[in-house]
Parts: sequence; C-alpha cells; structure tokens
Amino acid sequence: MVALVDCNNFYVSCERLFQPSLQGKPVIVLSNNDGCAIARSEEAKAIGINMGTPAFMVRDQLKQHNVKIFSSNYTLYDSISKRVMTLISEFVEQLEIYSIDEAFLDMSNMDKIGIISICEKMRKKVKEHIGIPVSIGVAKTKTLAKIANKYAKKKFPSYGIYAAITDEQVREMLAATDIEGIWGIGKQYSLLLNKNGFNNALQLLEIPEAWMRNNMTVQGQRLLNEIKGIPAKQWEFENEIKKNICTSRSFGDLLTDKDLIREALSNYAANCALKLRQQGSAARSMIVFLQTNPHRSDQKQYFRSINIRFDFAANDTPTILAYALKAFEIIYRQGFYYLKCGVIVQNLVGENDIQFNLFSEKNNLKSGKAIKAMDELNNKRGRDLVRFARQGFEKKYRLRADHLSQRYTTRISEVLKINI
DNA sequence: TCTGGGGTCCTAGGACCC
DNA sequence: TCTGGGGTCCTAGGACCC
Repeated sequence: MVALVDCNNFYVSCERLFQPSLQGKPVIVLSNNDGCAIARSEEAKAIGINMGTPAFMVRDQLKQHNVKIFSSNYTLYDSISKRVMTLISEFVEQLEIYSIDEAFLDMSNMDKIGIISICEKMRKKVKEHIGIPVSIGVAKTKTLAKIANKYAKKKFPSYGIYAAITDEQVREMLAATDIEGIWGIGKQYSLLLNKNGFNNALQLLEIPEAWMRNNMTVQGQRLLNEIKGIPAKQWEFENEIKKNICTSRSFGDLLTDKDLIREALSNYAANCALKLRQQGSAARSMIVFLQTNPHRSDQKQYFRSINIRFDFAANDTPTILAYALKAFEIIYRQGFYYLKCGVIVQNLVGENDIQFNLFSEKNNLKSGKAIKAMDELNNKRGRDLVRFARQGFEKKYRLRADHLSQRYTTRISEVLKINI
C-alpha cells in the first residue's frame, strides 16, 4: 500500500501559522510578481476564486469579501515543508518527497489496521507539532493514493483520511471522481476522453489498453494500470539529481532598456550556476530566452530562444555568465517591451566527470577556488554579497511583492514578536 | 497598470550512417 | 518504368505535474 500525505492549502496554512486570526477567513497567496492566485483557503474557494486566476481580474471580489492577500514567501514555505517532511518520515521506513507539500509513503508490509492507525497518529502529530493540516489517501498505487487523498478532502474533510483498500472502497471513490480529477489527465486528455464518452474514473476501467496507448502514449497505458491497482510508477526515494535547471522571472514592469535586461539575465545565469554547484552538476549546454508580454495584443510581439553548446561542461559563474551574455547579444532586438527572460542549463553531468576539451584554452578548474570562497561567503551572509559586475546591485527589474509576510523561521530579525 | 516558475516524460521527424 | 532499408541520435514541441 501507498499513502499520499498532502498539506491542505499549504501556502495559506503556512501564513495562518503566524497569523492565527486568519482561521476561518478567506485568504489567498499570489504567484511571483503578485500575478495569480496559487493557493486559496476553503473560504476563498467558496467565493469563487479559482486556481490560477489573475488577481487583477477578481479584485472587486477580493475587496468585497475582505480577502487577505499574501505575496509568495518561498523562504517561509520551504522551511515549514522541511519540518513537515522530517516529522512524517519518522512514521515509515521510506518516503518519497514529491513536491513542497506532498510525500508518498511506502506502507507495504502493513496491515489495514496498522495503516489506519499510523495515518491517524501522523495527521494528529503534524497538526499538533507544526500546525499544518494534512490529508492522507491510501491505496495500492500512487495514482489511486492521489485519488483517495482528494476523496478524503472532499468527503471527509474533518477526518482527513481515506483508505481505498477493498474493491468496494476503490469503486466508491472512482465513481465519485471526474476524469479531470485524475493525476496525469490534464485539459487535453480530459477533452479527448469526454468526447469519447468517458466522464468519470470508474468508466476508465472499460477502456482497452491499446486505445490508451495509441491516444495517450505509454503514460496513458501506465495510468490505466495504476487505476486498476497495478503499480506502474517507480518509487524515487533518493533525492533525484535534476536533469535541467531553469531560472526565469517576469520583470516588475515591462523593460525596454537593454542594460537592465542584461543585468537581470546575468543574475539568472549566476543563479543557475549556483544551483548547479549545489547539486554537484555541471552543464554542457544552455538555453537563453527573451520575450515580450503575449497578453498585450496592442504591442509588437517577440519571442526568441537560443541553444548554446559549451566547449566543456561547466558550473562556474564566469563561464556560465559569459555564455549567457553571448547568447543575449545574439537574440536581443531593440524596440520591444520585454516581459521576461530566462536561462535553462541542461545536459548535466556530475561535476567530477567533466571531460575537458583537448583544444580549449580555458580550464574552469582555475576559477574553482575563487568560486568556492564566494559560495561560502554568500552562504554565511545569507545573501549574494559577492557578485559579478554584470549582476549589478539595483535590481530595478525586480518583481512585485506588495503583500509579503516575514521570514519568521529563517531570519532572526523577522521572527514573530509577542507582547506580554 | 496587472496573467508564475520550475520541472518531467514522450514522440515525431530530420540528419546521418552503413 | 519507377527511386533501399534499417538503425541511431538529436531536437522541438506537446502533454502533464505542483
């Protein structure tokens, strides 16, 4: 059996930890740049704020219902997430952290009574020790556990647990699950399935495997098996090494100044290099992209990306930065209002497996010591104190975050103060 | 005025090779 | 009358996830 533990409305729950008066009130957390609603309390869902709704489109509604708004505070959410994961890991031998607010738990070799009792204890402990409400779904496969989790939230919100163990329990929840509520079926596939007369998860069981394979690739075939209770998804207990690393942001305002855009891009490139070093990887190629705002139909549009191969795998900031700047010069065009740019490093290898090109004059090991010193210093100071000239200092392009809460758990100057 | 960011996996089709 | 066939590697793009 597999259990999926999922934190309820995670970002909202994190904010409520430090502002308990927001319990029972409508709360939303916005995406970067204060763009869209990406987390909503139950009260906010009830008044019709949908996932991903741009905040400016529902501004009247937010005001009318006195919805409390937060900008995303990932420093805070990451730190709370770590606490939750550490706590639940004590209950099982193995767990797979699937996202910031979800983990799959391996519950094989446990009987039904044992599973239920562990889930109840775990849920209680997370609530008491950390203050985050979680829901738990249990079933034979990851996909069924995901469905069970949703069913628990919908059908038993105060108990928060659903174990789909007997055939009847599985059928009951499948019958109550729409096609689009299934993990792995998005907009396109639900349209396709609806068109063919399939509307709920139980009906999926009637579809021939070959049809799934032909119309939804092997992923569809695997999904069907998972729904039938045959595991088709691998466990990933280890902390997987990422295969691509991306840093991109929208600018706070549309930009026309080339120097400013270059400065933003330099920071994103430096960030990619840092992330590479943190996971012990080096990249062999990089994509740099630049774009205008596609929602502004009144403005000329431009999107361009370029894929650059390196002479040898690299993860030092000067090399990554140099390639990014070279790419930027190729794709930049004057005369547009730019919204966003980004850097994706890919073709990653372990940094100890770097093969140097016989003919390249540069060798990035030379800068190794300096980079290491820079990382250590920045790490100690908790910010990017040591920087390259191209990165600038002003960050005039930085994103909007008008509703940011404090970093209560990671900055001594921002801890919660209580007057007594 | 205002629409996120960071990932994964799979497939079709082109380039190239013998 | 009538243009081989089979294999690999790579890339772009589409689907999905939180």
